[in-house]
Amino acid sequence: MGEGDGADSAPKKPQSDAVTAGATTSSGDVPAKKLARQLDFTGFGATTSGSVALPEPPKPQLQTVTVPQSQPKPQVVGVPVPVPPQPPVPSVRPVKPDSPKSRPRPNVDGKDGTPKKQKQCNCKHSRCLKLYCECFASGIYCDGCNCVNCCNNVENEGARRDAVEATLERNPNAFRPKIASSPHGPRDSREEAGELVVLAKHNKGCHCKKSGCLKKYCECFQANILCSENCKCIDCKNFEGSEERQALFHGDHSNNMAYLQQAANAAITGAIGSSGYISSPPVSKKRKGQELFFGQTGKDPSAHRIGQFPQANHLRPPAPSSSSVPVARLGTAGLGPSKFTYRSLLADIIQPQDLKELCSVLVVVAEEAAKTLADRKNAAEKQAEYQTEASLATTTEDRLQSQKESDTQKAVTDDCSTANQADKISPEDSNSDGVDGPKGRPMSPGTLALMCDEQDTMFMSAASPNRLMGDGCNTSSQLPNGQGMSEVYAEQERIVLAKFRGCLNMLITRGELKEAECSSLARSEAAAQREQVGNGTPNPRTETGSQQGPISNGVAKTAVPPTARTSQIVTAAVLSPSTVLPKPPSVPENGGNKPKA
DNA sequence: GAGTTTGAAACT
DNA sequence: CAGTTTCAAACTC
Repeated sequence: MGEGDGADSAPKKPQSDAVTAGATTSSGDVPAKKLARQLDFTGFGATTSGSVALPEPPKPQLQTVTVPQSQPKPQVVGVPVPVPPQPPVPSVRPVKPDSPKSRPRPNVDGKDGTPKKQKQCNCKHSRCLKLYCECFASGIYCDGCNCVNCCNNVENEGARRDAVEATLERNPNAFRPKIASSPHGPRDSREEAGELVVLAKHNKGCHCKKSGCLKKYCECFQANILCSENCKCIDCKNFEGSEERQALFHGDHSNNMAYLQQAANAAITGAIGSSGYISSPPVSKKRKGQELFFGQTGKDPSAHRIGQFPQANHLRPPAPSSSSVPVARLGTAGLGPSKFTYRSLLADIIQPQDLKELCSVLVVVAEEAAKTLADRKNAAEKQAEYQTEASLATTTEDRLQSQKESDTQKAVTDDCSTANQADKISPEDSNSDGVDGPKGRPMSPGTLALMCDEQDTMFMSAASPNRLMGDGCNTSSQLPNGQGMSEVYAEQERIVLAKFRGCLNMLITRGELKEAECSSLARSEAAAQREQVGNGTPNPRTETGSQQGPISNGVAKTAVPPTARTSQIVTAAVLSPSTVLPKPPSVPENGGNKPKA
């Protein structure tokens, strides 16, 4: 590798020139795609081809600095728009946010924690016009870098443009984020340090051979994501359940880079558990990939760490993501690298039936509120009218009644939109058919919406296509004059929301508790594990499930209770927000979602 | 800080 | 498309 390079001189560097030159050449006919191609990284993973994304020249105003979320990790949808010598954008880089490459060092640089400026490349031969250059790859101009002969700047816009085109020609997605993020993507550096980021996936996948995908050489690892079926790495250890990986992340050492690195090295060389690593010394060195074919399962202790197969092999387990993956790690085959999902701490706490129950409770509350208020109001009106004309009083009442009814319908209509918030509980759309509430009873839109949800939940399975457009939200009904009830609705909503809030608070509390439990458990387990390793104790992992870490998806398996309890919680919460949390039962649990071996 | 290793990008 | 070379970052000493 580094040999002939002579990294120094510029003997051969046809390429750099090629870039420009080539570009020129190609540009000869570039008419079509002028440089004006816009980068539309927006779609993030989704849109892959379509418009070619091309780092547009520095249009100052153009930079799409994405969402200044406070999160350190730019979730961007960046745009390789060459941002002119840009002042380091605080936390969000305009581009290729996820490019593993660009990410890590840039700003945060854990080293001293000092927020660092963007990032500075050190290119010498590429003139910063190739993807080798992080700046270029990120779509930004070099600014304050240590590069030599840099052309990635305003002064050389022309060359740069050509280079961009050339690059795009080779790979239209060159400037797109490499990591397909997900809603659960990385969120903050802390999580990054730990492990959590799991859902994201490298679009192209890595091709690591020696790093075990546990070093920053690996784009996946660098991006803090697990290797996926897109990867073609060999001897991958960056998958869920990987002890090596866990060793890297867990433990109080999470913050200690040195420790992490050490752990990584150990893992790579086989020092850390894992199958038969021990047997074959540094097997590595030689292993040219082929050696590791899994022959496996076998018992051949001498078999070289088969632990991991080339990704290609673990091409995913048919098994759905993670969940019950029993981790017999040997079979990564069955496990697949990654593909597991992050589970919310509340995952086990909230059950479908709980939602149902919650909805029911809220509906009841709403009904009662409505009834009370309505009665009150009616009474008042009646009284007023009574004095004037007794006979009319009755009519009024009827009228009111019918009014309510019509309002009810209307409610369903206009509220669905607003009431969507209520959906939060159940992501599904609200309503199912026939939802309209009990006739004759005044119900606020919110209530109706709740009921819709309830039904949804209850009859989810029976869902019919109609549902989506179903009457529920549909604008089919009209509202004559809903005036009368508006106050009632308001009051009703207020009450319901208050109750609901109480419930949410309860859940939050629960979540926090669980989190605490999980983390402490994870910590202790990690410590124990470490200790074991340190003692030279036989590898825990040697076999099958035993190794199952206490953690799965970041959720430790504890004696948490989930299930059933929730109902009580929910109900209690709704009924009396101030209620104390029921004590978590010590139910067996499936919390970690990983079966215990 | 120099030298080595690594894997992506570029090239053939 | 596979193999090789080039490159710059990551890593080690």
